[in-house]
Amino acid sequence: MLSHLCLPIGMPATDLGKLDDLVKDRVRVEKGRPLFTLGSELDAVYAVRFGSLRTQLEQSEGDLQITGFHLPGEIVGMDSIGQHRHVSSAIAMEDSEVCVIRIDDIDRVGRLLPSLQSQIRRLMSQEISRSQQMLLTLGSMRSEQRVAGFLLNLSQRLSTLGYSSTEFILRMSREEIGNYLGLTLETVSRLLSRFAREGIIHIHLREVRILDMAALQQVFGQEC
Amino acid sequence: MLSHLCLPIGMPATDLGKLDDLVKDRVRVEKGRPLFTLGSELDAVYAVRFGSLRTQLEQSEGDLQITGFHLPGEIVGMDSIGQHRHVSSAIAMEDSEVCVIRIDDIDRVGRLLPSLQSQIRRLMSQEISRSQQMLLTLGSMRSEQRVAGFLLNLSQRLSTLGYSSTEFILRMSREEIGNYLGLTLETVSRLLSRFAREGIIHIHLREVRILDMAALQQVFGQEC
DNA sequence: CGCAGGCTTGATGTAAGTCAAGCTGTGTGG
DNA sequence: CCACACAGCTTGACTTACATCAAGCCTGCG
Repeated sequence: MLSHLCLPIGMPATDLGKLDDLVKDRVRVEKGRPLFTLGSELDAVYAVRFGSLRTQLEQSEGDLQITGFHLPGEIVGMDSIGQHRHVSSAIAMEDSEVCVIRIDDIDRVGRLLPSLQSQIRRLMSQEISRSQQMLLTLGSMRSEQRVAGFLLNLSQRLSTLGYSSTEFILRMSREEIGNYLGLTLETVSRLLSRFAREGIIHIHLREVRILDMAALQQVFGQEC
Repeated sequence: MLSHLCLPIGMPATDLGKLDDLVKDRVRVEKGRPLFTLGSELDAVYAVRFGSLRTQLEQSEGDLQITGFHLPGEIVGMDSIGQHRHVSSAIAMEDSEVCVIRIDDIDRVGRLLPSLQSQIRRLMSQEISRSQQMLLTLGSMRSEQRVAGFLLNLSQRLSTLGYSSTEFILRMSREEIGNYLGLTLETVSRLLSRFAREGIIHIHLREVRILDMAALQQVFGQEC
């Protein structure tokens, strides 16, 4: 595993060494505590080393939208670069550790290592693409497609990290899933129960086992 | 206006001169024609010089999500940097012209002008933030809030470009607006009619006049 | 053991979608 | 120059997917 290097997945090995320069500090965040909050000052982005976080936008008066769940190897905070203050909050869903990547250091190291700049661009571009994929989900998919897509996406990312793609623990509550997917917690619960009744998955609280990946993909991809 | 320079709004004037290096080509795109399409090869992003474009994701079989409407001074194509191929399509909504900004040139000029790199990061970060704001819209706002927010957003951007913030022409159809906002064209039409009936706006086909900006903001911001 | 928070399940309500008809403005060919 | 056609828009009647409200049930923890 590369995770000891605190690096985003997919960075070419040739550049790995120099990147250690970027990571000076690590920070631990306890379950439920924020890594940063809306409006706080910003000078860094963070690579998740272990654990998991959620990021969320906060609108006036309790209106809240979860914009992502972040697993090890993923970068948090790229929506606020170039602002003076964070435009979102990040909260640990379990005890976690992140590597601090200071913006100033990106510039400094980037001068010596031009390919770093393009790597950063690539990661930011992926984040744009990821959000836009979510727009498609929220804008034009039905509830069952959203939940199926959510499970498939988690499965795929966990498998990239070396975990099982068919058996895992949800780190987030039904309410958090619902908020992320633009649904209520009841709808999420009902759909998970239905998938289980149909033999597509097995679910007990936060333990998930995918029994029929193809069926799940079919639910996700189905027209109408 | 800065638009002759083909530059994104908000770039500090000190760097403007060097940036001309970045822009070698301009391309015209006729109304309805694509600037690029899903899967086509990529080596550049584009700054809109005049006209307007929409960007869209295309899922299997006619399932399509419009992810943005782009006015002069805005950058199109940042979701695909670092991929070899475009992950979305961009289509002109009227006869338009864009400036071509080659990725290679960003690297080349960026080496001489380090602040360019951070400017690019800032623009990409804004794009992430913009998409995530849309997630909040699609995930947790009601139809009337979405439409009100859409009008306010357009108004604000047009005013930044030096146009009237209260009187403008929609470049997109009801269907395109609906797709973008996760609504049907009928719902969009009904809400525009309702806002007109309530004296908040005047609308006739694609001509919009905002009569009561405060009321529109109230609809947008209202709790529940 | 008992409580609290998270989850499930059912009954009912409603916002927005679907289907359908008619209208309006624009462009085209006789 | 008129009329006809067509695409885009509006409006109404009806349907439906998901939300809301409300019980009751686990299960992990103090």
